[in-house]
Amino acid sequence: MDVEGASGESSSGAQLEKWTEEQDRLKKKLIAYDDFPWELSSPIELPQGSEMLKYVGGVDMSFSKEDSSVACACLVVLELPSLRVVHHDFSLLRLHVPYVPGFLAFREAPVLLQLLQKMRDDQNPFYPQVLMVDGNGILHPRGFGLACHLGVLADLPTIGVGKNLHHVDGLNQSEIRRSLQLKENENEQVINLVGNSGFTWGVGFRPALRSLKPIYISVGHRISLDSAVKIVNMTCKYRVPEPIRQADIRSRAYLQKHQLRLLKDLEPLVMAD
DNA sequence: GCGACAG
DNA sequence: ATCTTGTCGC
Repeated sequence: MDVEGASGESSSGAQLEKWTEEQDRLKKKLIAYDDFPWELSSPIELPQGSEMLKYVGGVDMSFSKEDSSVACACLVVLELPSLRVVHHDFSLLRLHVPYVPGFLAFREAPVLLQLLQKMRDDQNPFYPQVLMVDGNGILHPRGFGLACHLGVLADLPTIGVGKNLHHVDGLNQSEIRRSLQLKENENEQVINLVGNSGFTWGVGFRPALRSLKPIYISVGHRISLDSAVKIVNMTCKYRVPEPIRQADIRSRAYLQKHQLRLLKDLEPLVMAD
């Protein structure tokens, strides 16, 4: 599957090289520690000029089964601690960039950035203080997954949430599951993802006693792994944290509501809500 | 060389 | 990502 399509097999290699360079360039701007003005949990007295974490965003995309190039991107914002959705927005579009493992950002980041930018341009009061992304952060072959990519470009704290493990540095899905099973008795729900190199890429996380299958949390941008896990914990009603789950549900519903019309009129992919 | 490979 | 109903369990 060629990335550029017409130039034969060599072009895809050249494109991947470009993409890799771009990732390495952006990675220099990555901040992997807490770098935000708000407080995670309420202190005895809120320091002056400080605020609480209240608005958590989530992004996800769904795809048409008839035409896999037709996609719906969704951005939601939830209010803490109620977990009520206070904002949602969609973008229906055709994608021309293929999915290549390790390069998801080049397919999904542009439209997601657009949705964020629109909120910022509108000075929307619900602009998220932190964003959960349906894809990994530094848990990535070059330590720069979609969550990092979005975070750096939007200059926004982000958390990577994967529903499947990207096998990196010897990390193994079944080993992780077994480790979590062992710790289940201890009511332990988090396990560090330590690779062969000794580096901690993220954590495997299983909400309370809910499901056997973990999710994989990693640092996106301007946040520490500890804080990322705390925030995921605060927003987990089910296996997938609510911001991402809501973006998933709503993007799928929006797509189904509009795909009949999409298949009829091949032209207008831009429409008002 | 072969398999694995976020969404 | 998507194809897919009922069903077992709390």
